[in-house]
Amino acid sequence: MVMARRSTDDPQVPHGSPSDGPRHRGKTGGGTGGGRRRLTAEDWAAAALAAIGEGGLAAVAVEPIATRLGTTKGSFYWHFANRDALVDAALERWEQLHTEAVIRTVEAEPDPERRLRGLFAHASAASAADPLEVSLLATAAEPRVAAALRRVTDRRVGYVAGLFAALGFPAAEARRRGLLAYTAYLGHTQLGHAVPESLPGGTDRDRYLDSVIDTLLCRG
Amino acid sequence: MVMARRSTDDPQVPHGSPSDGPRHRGKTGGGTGGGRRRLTAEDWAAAALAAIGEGGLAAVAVEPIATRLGTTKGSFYWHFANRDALVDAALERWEQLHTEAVIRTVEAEPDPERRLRGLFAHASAASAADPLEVSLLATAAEPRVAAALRRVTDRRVGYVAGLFAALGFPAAEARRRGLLAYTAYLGHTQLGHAVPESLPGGTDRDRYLDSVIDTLLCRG
DNA sequence: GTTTGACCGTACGGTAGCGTATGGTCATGG
DNA sequence: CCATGACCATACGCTACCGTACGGTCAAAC
Repeated sequence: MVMARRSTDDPQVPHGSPSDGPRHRGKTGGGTGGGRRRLTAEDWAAAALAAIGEGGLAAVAVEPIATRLGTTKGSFYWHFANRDALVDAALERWEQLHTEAVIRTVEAEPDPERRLRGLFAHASAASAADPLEVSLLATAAEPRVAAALRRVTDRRVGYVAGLFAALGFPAAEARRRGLLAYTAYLGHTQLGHAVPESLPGGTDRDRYLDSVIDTLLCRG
Repeated sequence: MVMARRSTDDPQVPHGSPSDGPRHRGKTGGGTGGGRRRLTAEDWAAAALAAIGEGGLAAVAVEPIATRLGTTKGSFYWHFANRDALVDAALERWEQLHTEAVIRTVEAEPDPERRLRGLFAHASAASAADPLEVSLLATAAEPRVAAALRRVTDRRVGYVAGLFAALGFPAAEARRRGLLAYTAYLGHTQLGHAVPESLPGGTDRDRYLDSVIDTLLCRG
């Protein structure tokens, strides 16, 4: 009948700010940099997100992640009530880092067509290195994953459709092209991760991306 | 030191033909139709493929599948050496059923543009019902899955690029558009499975597909 | 300098799945 | 009518992981 001493339900953060003071140990301090510091819930969430990228949602396993963090389950069950709470934290982290942050960056560019090209370039480069989204798409059966996917998809498709609208397409057509662009991005990510040699590499890569955008902007 | 009595390495089929005579039990026969018949390796492979669709590669677990087939592990380890052999069989089955068979069907249509539209319509409908490909894409880390994906991708992209070439596009441009079309298909599959409400439904669906093909065929 | 509380280590029991061993059943062939 | 072999059931040991219980440690508060 003993519950976890701190659950993630109360949204306040343990210390003052994220990635706070180290609270390092006395004698074991001074390692090579990844040394023995006390962990925060955010450290666990980041590690869980990395694990999703490498092995899918099934890789969010407490004991292996604890090993990778150089700690034990005792730490985990202090910060989280159970494995599900860790999954929730990882998903929330993903929503913030991989959608809002990217849109903020792209918004710095004033010209809509350059925003679109910049977004494609960024997305193409980022997705090639990180199989995270592929893993998440594959776990849409999990309700919490599905909810996060729905929010992220709405936000992204809406943003891209807005770009096409800003480029002069009527609303319905802008929505269609935005959806086509986003599905092409998703498929591109899949291929880049599963069969990278099927995608144009080297100098062909930029030419291919330009050609895709030209096709998507083509008025016929 | 005892190995499996029949491994899948010898490619011959137990009985004369696939889905052969029932060899039903004596007293327990006469069930409702899914009754107690002896199983073949193909039955196991089909069940494993269904399991991949529902729960990813991790769902290819001997005991749960045995339960679903109404049998036990004892049957499985008669037909297969181990779990890996079952995965191989399922992948081989997927390659045959979800690529070659579809292309054969589409090839019946003489006009290339109608072939393209028919292929899109078929793929869009089939993928909405079956999350199988999503699961497979997410497991590209497994070498055997990656190999199957490479073969299937090459075949499909090559076929679609051939359609664009037949429609008059020069080879390099046909390849680019074929790749774009295939990535759009993959992304469409993802969305249809993860966030179905983000895709046009009802009567908008056909309009959307037409619009996508128009965009892909647009000469600009 | 003791106390407190945040944080971690470790031992334990439970479950799911893999693979093995071995015996049971039934149809066919002699 | 028994022997053979294809096919299945069951019990077993092994490993990985979940979640719990509880004791240990260290820094700050007093």
